Amino acid sequence: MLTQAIEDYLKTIYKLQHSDEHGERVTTSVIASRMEVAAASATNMIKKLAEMNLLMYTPYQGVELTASGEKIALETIRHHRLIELYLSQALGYSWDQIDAEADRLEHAISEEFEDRIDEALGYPTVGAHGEPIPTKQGQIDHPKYRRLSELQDGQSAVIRRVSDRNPQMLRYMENLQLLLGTRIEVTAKAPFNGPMQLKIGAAKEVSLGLEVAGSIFVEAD
Amino acid sequence: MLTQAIEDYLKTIYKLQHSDEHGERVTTSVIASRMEVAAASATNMIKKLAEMNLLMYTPYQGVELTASGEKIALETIRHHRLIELYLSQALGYSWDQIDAEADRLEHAISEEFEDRIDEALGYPTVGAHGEPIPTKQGQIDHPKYRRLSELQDGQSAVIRRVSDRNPQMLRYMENLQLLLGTRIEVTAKAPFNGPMQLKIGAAKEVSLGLEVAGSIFVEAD
DNA sequence: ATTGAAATTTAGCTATGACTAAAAATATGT
DNA sequence: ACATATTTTTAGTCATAGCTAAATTTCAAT
Repeated sequence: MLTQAIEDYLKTIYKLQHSDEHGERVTTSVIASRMEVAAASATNMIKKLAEMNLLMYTPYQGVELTASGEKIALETIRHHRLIELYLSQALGYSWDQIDAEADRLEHAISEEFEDRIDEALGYPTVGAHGEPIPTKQGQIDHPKYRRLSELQDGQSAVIRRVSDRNPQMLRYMENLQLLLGTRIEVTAKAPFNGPMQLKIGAAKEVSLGLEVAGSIFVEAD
Repeated sequence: MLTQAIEDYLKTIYKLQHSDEHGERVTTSVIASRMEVAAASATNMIKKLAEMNLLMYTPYQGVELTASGEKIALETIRHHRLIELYLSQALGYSWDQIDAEADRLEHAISEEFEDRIDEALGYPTVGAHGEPIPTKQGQIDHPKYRRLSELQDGQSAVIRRVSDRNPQMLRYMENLQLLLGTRIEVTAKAPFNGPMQLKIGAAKEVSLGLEVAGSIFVEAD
């Protein structure tokens, strides 16, 4: 049986495998820290998932999802992102609230529910924070956007995705109108990893710390 | 902590306490059969709930919810009925599908979600099958409707509630247009617990078995 | 009042998925 | 290369919530 815990682990491992941060190897400790469980708990679950042929496990080295593990991960991620988008579009949730709610709902909904909100949303391909939504068949592409923090003085770009890791940061970005599709222009960049000066949309000027700028992914001109 | 199992037991016990079928005493075996678990499992949970002061437990005699147990039961029921109504109104679910979906979702939603669908539905007081929806404060009234099966030849009435226990029966009723608010007239009643002849709405005539008629609650003229 | 049937509880087991502490393997710095 | 630090695994525990089988209590009928 697919328990909630199994789906959560697979989803987390999938995301770790496809994040650029970690150099290929997805280790026990990384999984444990993302799941907020003890390393020993992660080891136990990893052994169980390997037993179920949902991932390849080389003790002390790390894990890699099998095709069936990836399939389940993508279904879970699809649920999550459709629910997030539904919460924000149909029920008026703000950016910072949707992740936590979707984390619980993603395990509770049926295929029927998935199909109905997919239809209600007009078969979207991009989630509320700009993440790609896997298709029902498990297809997904990972567009390569640049971090806003990497842009140079004078460059302009459009916001395409934001990290959903920190709700407080999401609230901050929403307040500043740093939304998907918004055009921004770098008007100054302080040295020594200092803040960037930005023009948001038509007029607004703000100063943005690099931590926030690094959590915003853009398509540069 | 309030687990899903605890909420399910409390909800079931509340409904049993307020159903007219069982003469006051809510016993282990009735709870076990409704929950579809072994009697021993129910005993264990009952002891745990008594320990938590959510119900009064007299061994071998039965249980009765305390005020706090009833409060949790009503919150769970409120979630369930709001979700059911939302599924049918906003997402186009049919009568027979909503109960199973709501059974899972009711434990996963937040207060925020509850409030937002409540608002989207216009603060309804009656659920998709005609059941009263408890208020956020836990108020609920139990209107006394008669069973359609009790009506006599020639009587007419309006459907106010249907039992949601059997999805196949719900599908059957939906097909016959035996919906909430529909006016019906008993045009004949066969003897020896035979079927009733009904006029549904303006024209349609059907013959209805007593099991179905006993699952439909009406307000007679 | 007693006996047999039915309901209920107790006792003990299982699986899931956490945890801590200790042991073992791997990585790192000199 | 080797000692130490870090990571990972193993071993053993706990809580939840189910189960079966056996013991006990209650109920019903004579």
